[in-house]
Amino acid sequence: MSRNITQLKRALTPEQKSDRRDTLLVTAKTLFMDAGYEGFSMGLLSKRAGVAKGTLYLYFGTKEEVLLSLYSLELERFCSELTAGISSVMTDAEFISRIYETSVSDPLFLALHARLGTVIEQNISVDALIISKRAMAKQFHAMVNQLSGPLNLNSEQTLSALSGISALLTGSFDGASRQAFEGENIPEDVASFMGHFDLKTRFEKSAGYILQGIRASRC
Amino acid sequence: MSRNITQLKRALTPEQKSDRRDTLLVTAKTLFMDAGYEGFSMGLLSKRAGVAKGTLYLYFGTKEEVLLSLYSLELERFCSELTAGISSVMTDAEFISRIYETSVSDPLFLALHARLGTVIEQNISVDALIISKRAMAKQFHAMVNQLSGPLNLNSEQTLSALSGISALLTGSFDGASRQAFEGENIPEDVASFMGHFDLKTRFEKSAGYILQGIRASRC
DNA sequence: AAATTTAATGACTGGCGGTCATTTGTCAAG
DNA sequence: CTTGACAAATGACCGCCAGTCATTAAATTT
Repeated sequence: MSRNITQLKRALTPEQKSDRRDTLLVTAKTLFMDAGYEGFSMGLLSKRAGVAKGTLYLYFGTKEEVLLSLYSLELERFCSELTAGISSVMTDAEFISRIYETSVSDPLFLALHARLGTVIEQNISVDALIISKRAMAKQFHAMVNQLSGPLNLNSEQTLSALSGISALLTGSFDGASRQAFEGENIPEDVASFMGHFDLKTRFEKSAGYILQGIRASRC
Repeated sequence: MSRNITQLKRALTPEQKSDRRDTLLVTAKTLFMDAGYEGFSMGLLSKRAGVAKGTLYLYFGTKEEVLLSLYSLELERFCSELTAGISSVMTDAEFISRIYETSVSDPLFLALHARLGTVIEQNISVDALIISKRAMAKQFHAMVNQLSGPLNLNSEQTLSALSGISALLTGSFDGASRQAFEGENIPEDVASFMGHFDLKTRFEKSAGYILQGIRASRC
């Protein structure tokens, strides 16, 4: 008879394997929080999870597949947090502020989102990519369904808005991701220039214009 | 007396060192074109340039400093190509199309631009970062000066537009950078979803809204 | 010609992602 | 209860990487 995974030293059934994969992802998240993207390694993950390095590769094809799976979870979290308890109507400003707050409320989300295409997906098998894209599509459609009403836009417009805003998030985070130097003395001219690349203001400003533009093209 | 660098086996004067650094960057560009971002390594660069690996580190602090220097050159190229021969007035659509064409006309630009903050600048000394940011500021101000007239926007508006558009470029490129699988058979639903993340359409659409929004906030 | 300076070298290190022959936990058959 | 089959788990191992530094030698100065 099949016992609980925690009592076994091996995962045998598909359910047990799935459970083990999930717990590996939970550990991976704690590692990512402590070490950041650059400090995340399979060696550290295997130590922290208490398994051999080879074991990780039974559950994930590459390191990036771990991170992509982490991103899928983050996107789910983002989607449900974004759509939880929204009222039936919503101003653009409310919506954008909500997107921003939901994005930054878990530090993993933007760190992964901003590296999705250029880094993470560069080392992913086609099969894993298809699974991931399908999961993303599901989340996007869920958001479209839940948001198009409150935003008073049709589905196509809502998807277009989300697409633009998603790109903007990536770009705004990228510009702000080399955080400025605790205590380092930055010359005034450089500091002033870098001030134009603050995540929140840069994102919210352009996001507002995008929504406004989509709204104007309604007719 | 100081001779030409090509006749010497060593760079002694500051000018000779600067020349050698420049030729290393030229070689680095050819390597990047052949190998791409992921395939770019200091070992390959040293081989192709005909110098020892240690020599590279006399001219660049890290691999990312090579790439950041490459990006600076690309940004210069972008800036001058973007502003070369523009007429005194310009529609938003013309401007945006010009930005797009100038971006894609050299394959290095977007590949580096989209990884600038999240990857490249993560392994750069503060000193090198300050130099780079100052160079970027110079290019941005040059673009603002040359474009605000033709766009009929004030300086602040133009800078704001460039900032938003820059973020949008990063995000749009990221979403399209896992190019789709020569010959791989992608399921219809996934292919259709990924169709929403085409670089050109995604960029131009939102960029248009941003300009439009900035124009509307003129008064 | 000798001494000085310092650019250039490349063997070396530690750590990485990823592999695979071997070990061993688990279950089912006799 | 024993035996055999299966496959999950292991960790030593591989090749590659970024980056270092004691040593070498090219150029200039004395």
